[in-house]
Amino acid sequence: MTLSAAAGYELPLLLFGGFRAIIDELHGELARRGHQDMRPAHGFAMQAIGFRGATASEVGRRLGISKQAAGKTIERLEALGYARRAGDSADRRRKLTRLTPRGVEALALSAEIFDGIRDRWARTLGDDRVADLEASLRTMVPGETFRLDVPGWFGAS
Amino acid sequence: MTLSAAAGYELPLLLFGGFRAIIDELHGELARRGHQDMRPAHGFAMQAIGFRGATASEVGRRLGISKQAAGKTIERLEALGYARRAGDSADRRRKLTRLTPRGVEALALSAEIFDGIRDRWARTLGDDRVADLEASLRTMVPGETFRLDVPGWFGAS
DNA sequence: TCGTTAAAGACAACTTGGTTGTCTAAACAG
DNA sequence: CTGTTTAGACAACCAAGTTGTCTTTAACGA
Repeated sequence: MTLSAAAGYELPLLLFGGFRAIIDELHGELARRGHQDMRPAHGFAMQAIGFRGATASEVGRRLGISKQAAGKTIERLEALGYARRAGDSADRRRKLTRLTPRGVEALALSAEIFDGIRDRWARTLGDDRVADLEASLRTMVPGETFRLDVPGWFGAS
Repeated sequence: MTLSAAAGYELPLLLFGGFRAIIDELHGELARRGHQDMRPAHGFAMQAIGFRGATASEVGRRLGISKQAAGKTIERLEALGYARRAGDSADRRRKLTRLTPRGVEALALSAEIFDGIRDRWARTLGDDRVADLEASLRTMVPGETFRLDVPGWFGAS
């Protein structure tokens, strides 16, 4: 059709490659700083919990997964020491999940590492090209909420 | 630290958002054109099989997953009518997996749709900005092979 | 040539992390 | 007070990875 410089299939590969490179670098650094057991999904789930805490249903809605799946992930986070559940006295159906100090630390550390990675990209590419890349993607990417249903989305039938 | 315009955590979110938007558009279009049952993972696996065919072990190596996992995916592809396995007379251990005509069609259609999506990005952003985006990512993304271990990579402990 | 090594595929058991469906308890609105 | 909605839990199921073991077959070296 169009005489494009690049084959169309390269673009998604490059986008995913960039994502994966950043996330891998993040988790390499997290592991080096005492968070060996954190997985990519955990960071996103903790982000959804936030510093103010959330219920499993809220987390599920924020991440685009069922409340059951969110509950499982929270269970996992609890087992790893990143979150803790406690009853809500005002609404006795709810169980508010809060980040533990370790969870808060991991989240803060992640933000710091992400900034560092972006700095490195800016040093290599130039700050304007990174900003341009971000601007282009902001134009083309519709939603802004991150969906955690990656495994199911990618592979499920 | 640095007075960057964007928070560092946005960059991976935007990259993944772009990837997901493209893949979702691809599969929406594939579904509209008779490939309702194809999942993102299937396309990558079929790409790994290629037009000349491959064994499960080869597919596993190309996708960075175990031969057992590759075998499972091939089984799935076979059940969906996209691939077919046949013995190899020269090496009786091997079982060469080949794409069926339907599989070849899906792969060709995917390439066409990817080109169309890139064209649309180029119309919106300008061809130079898309090319720049690709160039930036080519600089920053290390490997070139696509790893299919997305579910495990993302979520496994 | 023979015996060891390596490779391909199959099978089983397990783990993660999704899904849907069902159930109970609690809140809330009429 | 009653009916609806919501939170959470539990169970069954599925997809797709993993490791480990096994058989068959090929390749290769002494």
